[in-house]
Amino acid sequence: MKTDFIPLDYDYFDFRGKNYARIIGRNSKNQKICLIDSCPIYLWAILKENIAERKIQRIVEKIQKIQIPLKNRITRVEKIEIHEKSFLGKKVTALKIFATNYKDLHDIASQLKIPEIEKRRGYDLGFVTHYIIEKKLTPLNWYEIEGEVLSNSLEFGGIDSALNTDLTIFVKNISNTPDKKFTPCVLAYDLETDEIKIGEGEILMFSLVSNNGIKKVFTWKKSPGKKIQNVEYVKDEAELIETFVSQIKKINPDFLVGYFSDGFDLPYLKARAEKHKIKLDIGIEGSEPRFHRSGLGGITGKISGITHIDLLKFIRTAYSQYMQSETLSLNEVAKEFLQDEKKKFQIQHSTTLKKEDWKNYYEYNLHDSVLTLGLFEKMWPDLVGFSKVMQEPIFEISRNGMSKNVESYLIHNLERFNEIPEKRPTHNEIADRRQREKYEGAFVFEPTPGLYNKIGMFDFTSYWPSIIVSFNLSKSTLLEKEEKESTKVKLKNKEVIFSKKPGFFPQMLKEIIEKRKLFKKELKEKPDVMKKSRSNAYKLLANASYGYMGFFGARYYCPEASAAATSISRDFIKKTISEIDKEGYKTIYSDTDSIAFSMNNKSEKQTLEFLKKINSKLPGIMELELEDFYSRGLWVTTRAGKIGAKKKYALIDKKNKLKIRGFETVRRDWCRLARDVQNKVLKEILENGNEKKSLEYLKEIVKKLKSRQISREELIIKTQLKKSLSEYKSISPHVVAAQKMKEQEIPISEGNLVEYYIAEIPPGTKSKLVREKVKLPNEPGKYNIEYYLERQILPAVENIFQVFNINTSEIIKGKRQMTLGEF
DNA sequence: GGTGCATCCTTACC
DNA sequence: ACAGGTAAGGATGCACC
Repeated sequence: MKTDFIPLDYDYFDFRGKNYARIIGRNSKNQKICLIDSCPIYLWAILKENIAERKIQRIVEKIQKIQIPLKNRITRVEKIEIHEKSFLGKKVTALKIFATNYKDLHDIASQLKIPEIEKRRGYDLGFVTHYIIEKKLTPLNWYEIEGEVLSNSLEFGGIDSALNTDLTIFVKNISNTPDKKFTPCVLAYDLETDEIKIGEGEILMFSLVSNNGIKKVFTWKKSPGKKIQNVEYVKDEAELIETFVSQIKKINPDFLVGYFSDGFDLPYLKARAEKHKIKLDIGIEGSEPRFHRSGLGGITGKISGITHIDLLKFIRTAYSQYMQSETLSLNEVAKEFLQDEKKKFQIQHSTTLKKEDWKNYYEYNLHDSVLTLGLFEKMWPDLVGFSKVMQEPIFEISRNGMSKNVESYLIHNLERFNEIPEKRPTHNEIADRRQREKYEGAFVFEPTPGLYNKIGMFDFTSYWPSIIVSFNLSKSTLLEKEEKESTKVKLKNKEVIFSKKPGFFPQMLKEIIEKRKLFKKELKEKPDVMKKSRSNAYKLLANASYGYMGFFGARYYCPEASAAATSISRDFIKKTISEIDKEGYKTIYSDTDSIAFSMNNKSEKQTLEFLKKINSKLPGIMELELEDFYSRGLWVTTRAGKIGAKKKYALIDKKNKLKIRGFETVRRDWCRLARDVQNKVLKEILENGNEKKSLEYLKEIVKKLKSRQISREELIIKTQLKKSLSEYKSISPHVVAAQKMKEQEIPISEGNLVEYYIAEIPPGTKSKLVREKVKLPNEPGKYNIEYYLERQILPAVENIFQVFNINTSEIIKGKRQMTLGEF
């Protein structure tokens, strides 16, 4: 039979010693389909140079005989082909050695220790990646599938009758078809429990919200009174878990989506199901979720046939750097992307809940799933986009970090360059790489503090990638010695040389840049938060390719290329700065790829002409563009003294929109009051061009603070606990706060934000340390006026007023009457 | 017991 | 361990007087 098909999720199984791919997807009639397919399994043995043909034949014969006895079968080499390939840009002769089972490739590779074999490659990609490369059945694209429908067939051990699908097809042929619209069936879920530690407490309720009309809470905790809409009751926790299983089976979604569900919801469900001896058999063939460790102490939960997505992970890698939110809590993220928030409800242990609270609890639970679904729908275009670009299933790309994504992109595009894939570094190699000395990074210009009028700002588009592409920097283009037209780059204590002949890495990077350009254009035409994030996600991917080469875990690790890129970046930015100054502008500041300069009475038109002139001289795809024109900008000194602070400035554009970088205002570890005061001061100064109004405002705030009119909420300091308490060498205030939380049995762990305030201590107590004055928000106490004046407000505004030669310290500390009269 | 520099630590910028 | 380096700045740690 024939059907169209869009692949969503990939897995594989063994049958009689052979591997089969199992691909779950849909057709345009919205049937859920499982494909069963096989593909050639092989690895590469790269031969040393200049080996005689007869010798090669003898090697082939020798390898052909390899047999390895395994537990219940014997694996052997099926056939061998000789190919002319490319490895790291060099022409090589390589043996393509075919085997029965992907898992055997490692064993076969270890049997290939023959002197004529230089390298063994291509056995560490993972079956799914290998399959996608071989069969070119890439995720989220449409295909025409021809094959045999398995219907109560005995093939593959009767697999089809066990599968919860509409069709199971044994593939005969795959062909491409044009793209069609596709809307997956998406189900968001959320659990409410009495404990947050997995295995402790009980599941009180769960909510399910789908994109096809399901919107329900299931609970065994009855609230007395009349029936509540959307809420269904069951007998007890066991029946609740059974209901979860039956609902998932019935709805049979393509995507089951949670928020932090890898770390909480799914493992919690599993633990409670085990407790009740209930099978959590929601997988397509009746399997239970499988959990894998995924570095950073993280866990991933995989459900076969249903793509389980933990949105938090995708947000972290794809958007977080760009977002305004200071934490990635569902509440803040929903506010930013959906302009919606969690329902207000104070979570407490179910035994202390009052009758009337339950209704709110249900609504709270339901709304979490509503938000999760909403976020998924917003992110869907990017999940698809990433999946198509990286050619890996959504399950992986939603969890992988940027380096893995860069690598996936490379691996899946090697064939176009006839390249054999490089292997992953070994543990020893990783250890060595981590020992490496840091290479010198980008250039940062030391600004002269002051308030400037009329500012222009240029920046290089995709600076790192454009350098890598334009100068052809990569592992495969790194040369031992000079050749015709090669590029020589001077580093600190050595010289590195790169070939002129385009390498596969720079060429692929060029394609990402083009994609990003397109998104940026769309964003400019009609801006919204999501488009902004999308454009940024591709920028991150492009930028990560630079970081990727310097990353110790990379297959195509090449610190020489990274170091060359930064060296070239420093040359170009410095050269551009001097050209800008020579033209009659005055550079105020520059960081890595951007330059802010005083317009010095030149017009915007003139400036754009000048920009064109610079661009005409830039090599390759390098490009300088106008970031914006600003009406005013402020740079301050460092806290310590006279020099201008880097990475700290505030700009205002012609529409009075602020752009603040580095100041305490944008740092989440400063109290709200200090941040707001600084923000207001900056705003007034940039809007008015002088400090008069903001000085009055400051005095008012100081007065309020001194007379204890400031609410505690505004004085809370939030700091992230980055490691476990015992690992801290230095006991800082936030560590003390975390210790207090432990004592009070408030849950706190690595990664959480710790909140505290600085309180007065009993008079007479001698103490210089801030940590001795730490109190948790729930602890009664008076805020420490001196601390907040001298260590929060003063440092936040001192350098700003310094620009106008005003000594804020005097105003704040009380010598003020002598200088300013009133107050 | 105070001073001042080194170190730890978090967060930001690009 | 899960992209890189550069930088500010608070608080503690500790040698030293």
